[in-house]
Amino acid sequence: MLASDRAYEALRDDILNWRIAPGTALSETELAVRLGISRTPLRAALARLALEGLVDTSRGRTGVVPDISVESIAQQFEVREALELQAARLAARRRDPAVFQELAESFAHATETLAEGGTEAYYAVVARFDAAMEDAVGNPAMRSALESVRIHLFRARRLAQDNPERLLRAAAEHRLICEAVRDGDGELAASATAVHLHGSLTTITDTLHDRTELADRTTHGTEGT
Amino acid sequence: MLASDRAYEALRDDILNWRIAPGTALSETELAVRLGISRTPLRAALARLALEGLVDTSRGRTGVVPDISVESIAQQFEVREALELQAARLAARRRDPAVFQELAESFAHATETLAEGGTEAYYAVVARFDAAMEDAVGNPAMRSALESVRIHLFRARRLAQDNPERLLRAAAEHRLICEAVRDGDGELAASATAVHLHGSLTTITDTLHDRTELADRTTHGTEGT
DNA sequence: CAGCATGACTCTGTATACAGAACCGAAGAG
DNA sequence: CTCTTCGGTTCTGTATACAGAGTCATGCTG
Repeated sequence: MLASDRAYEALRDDILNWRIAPGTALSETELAVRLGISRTPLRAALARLALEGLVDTSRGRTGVVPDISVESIAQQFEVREALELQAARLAARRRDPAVFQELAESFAHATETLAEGGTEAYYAVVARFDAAMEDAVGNPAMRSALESVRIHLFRARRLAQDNPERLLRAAAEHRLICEAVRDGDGELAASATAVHLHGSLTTITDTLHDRTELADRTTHGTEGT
Repeated sequence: MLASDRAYEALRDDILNWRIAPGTALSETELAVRLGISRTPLRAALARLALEGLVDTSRGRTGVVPDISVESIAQQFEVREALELQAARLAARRRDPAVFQELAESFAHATETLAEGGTEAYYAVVARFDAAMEDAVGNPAMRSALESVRIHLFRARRLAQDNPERLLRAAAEHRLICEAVRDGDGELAASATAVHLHGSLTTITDTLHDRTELADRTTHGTEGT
């Protein structure tokens, strides 16, 4: 594999999993030494991340990892809603019913999945769902647009401690989407997707509010205790 | 300005205006010599174009300018429809009425604009419209998503010889969108946008069909005449 | 004459060297 | 004590050199 690709994946993984704190300056020389490559392929990786929005180069020449705000997440969701609803409508038109029948059953067994494999196992089913939707739509442009917005979302999801209750509700929402797509009911699929996204955004927003308050307390409030 | 940025803009301009034929291999060394820079900043420019989809690196290491097909345009429009309809709804919610009132009047005078300034003057108004929509939405993520899909579209539009009748109809469609946004009627704005996109896609598709037939004739059909 | 192998050439991917600019710290003036 | 300025340091942006892989042509063999 190319050194630039390895650097890209390594950095992307670090950013998505919050191993690099927001605001951290991404020094090219330092990162190149750390990853054991020269600056040339590393620059390519940084440029790619910057174009995807995972590195902010707007202020100053040196890139920094952007922070996540309630506002930025809400904006991402406005884009995501547009794309996912359209994808749901198109998928309902072009789907293979058997695929979404199987997925609907998987989501119906979410309780067991969570009990046996935990949140990871559940998210694996969600990943299969996302892939099935993209396949059903069969539109490379739509796929890359969805992946672009999902990258940012993945970062926010890593932050949100999904409680089992929320995940079970999300599973029920996903199940309904699958059934609607299976039946070719595009409008229901779109509506169910809107419902799901609303719940998802609410969960993330609540988590971010908690996180912001916590950060404010540790920053300013210590002298008050 | 940075050499890599100049290279990016120069190449982008060449690709968008069909000065580089689809399928042309983009040799790094050759382009670097032509633009008077070294390969390092040129590679950055090529990588950026590849990520935006203006250069295809999928088959082979060396990038080529992708061709435009009816299918690829239809796929781009599926994404564009999702984004523009959402943008229209959001813009109607957050707009400054005066801005869209002024734009509606500009589109009402499209006949004079076309007579005096030609298609260029008309497209300048459309550019103002696009910018006003993005400003009204006030969502950087939506803006970049829209710009991404509009880049591809710009290339197709360069191909379509817009006849005055189509442009006048498009102006009427734009005018309705502006009035709906001005009045805060998101659903009407979305519907009017859908109508406009349908007309736009139809025009481009027809042009592409003509172009394909022409290419087929010049390639295979000469022995028949 | 056709198919294959071999060799040269070109191209990409990577490393390194260098120049210019920005930033940080310290020292001096007000 | 604070502000400004100057020097050093570090960083990015660019150019160039080099190695490996792929490709094309040519010559040889069957």
